[in-house]
Amino acid sequence: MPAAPKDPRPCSIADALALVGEKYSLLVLREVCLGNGRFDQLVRNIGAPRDILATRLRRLVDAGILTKRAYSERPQRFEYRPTQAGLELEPVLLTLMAWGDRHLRTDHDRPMVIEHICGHELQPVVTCAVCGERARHEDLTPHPQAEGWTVAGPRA
Amino acid sequence: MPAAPKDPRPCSIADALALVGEKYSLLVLREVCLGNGRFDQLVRNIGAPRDILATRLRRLVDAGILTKRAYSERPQRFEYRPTQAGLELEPVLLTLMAWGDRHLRTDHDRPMVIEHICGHELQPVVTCAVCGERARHEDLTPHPQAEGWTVAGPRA
DNA sequence: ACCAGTCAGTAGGAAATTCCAACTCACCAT
DNA sequence: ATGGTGAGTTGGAATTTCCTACTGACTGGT
Repeated sequence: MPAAPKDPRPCSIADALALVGEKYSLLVLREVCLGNGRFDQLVRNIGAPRDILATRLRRLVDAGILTKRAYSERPQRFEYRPTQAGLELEPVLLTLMAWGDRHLRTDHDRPMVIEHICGHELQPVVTCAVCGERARHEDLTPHPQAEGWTVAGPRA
Repeated sequence: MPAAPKDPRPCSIADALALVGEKYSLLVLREVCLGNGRFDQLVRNIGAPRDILATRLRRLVDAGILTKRAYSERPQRFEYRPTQAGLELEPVLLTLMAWGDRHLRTDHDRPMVIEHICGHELQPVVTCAVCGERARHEDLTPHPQAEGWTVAGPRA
């Protein structure tokens, strides 16, 4: 990283992506959220090159998104697990999965279905925690707090 | 892309990321959702190299996530806008932003606050569309539908 | 003791991407 | 005629990825 004359506006989306937006990182999170946290499992399930995966894992651990735990001393063996911060990225994965299911598959065979505790298949939607209503594009008004932002009106 | 002996499991998250997971793509979406869809605006606001941005835009248009519209013939000038599919990625951005706000800023100055139509600041949470309850990790049970999946129990 | 196998990586070099500054082309304004 | 803007393209240097093979620590079988 040769200095950063970049990223002209402060943005939590950009900051988040700087951490977890690299190739494979979110797939690592998918796996660890499913409980598949061992190195070779990750290699197999994600299909990432081993060296790249090793780099990603280091970064995610450093960022406090994953922890590395030994599940066996003696043959030293490790397992990566999500921290609280890592678990809180699960909603991103759920939303992304729902989008992929809707837009990337014409047929109706989703590769994975998630059951909610309510007994039904989970259909993830993003809502406002205050009022409980869905967060529709047309119901949102962005208010930039920092310098460097210009926001054109929505203009349907 | 030299063939794909990769991606050992079918997954809508992986598929979605193959489309919008490349560097800058989601930031492009952030901008077009805000109404800032012109090339030089995108360059400035995102801080992406112009050639890379041009490549990303082509891909996103091809994928049906963006459209390219002329807002002026005669000096031919274009504007990129989200399609319906593109707009439906906004929840991903909202969720990611909320995560970044929570975990990447110790101070409490969010670079941008979004107001919901209910009158309060939007606090995006992912809920189950069926029962309306939050989708907590411990309330979810994954059911793989396709080959190639092994899911270890959650093991808190 | 010996051989095979697993896990968690590291090493080295080829291949693909990204980054950057400069350039084009079309048009408008002075 | 000169300068400026918008929307890119071009060429080469710098950075990342990808791939195959290798190591090292250990276990399990015979």
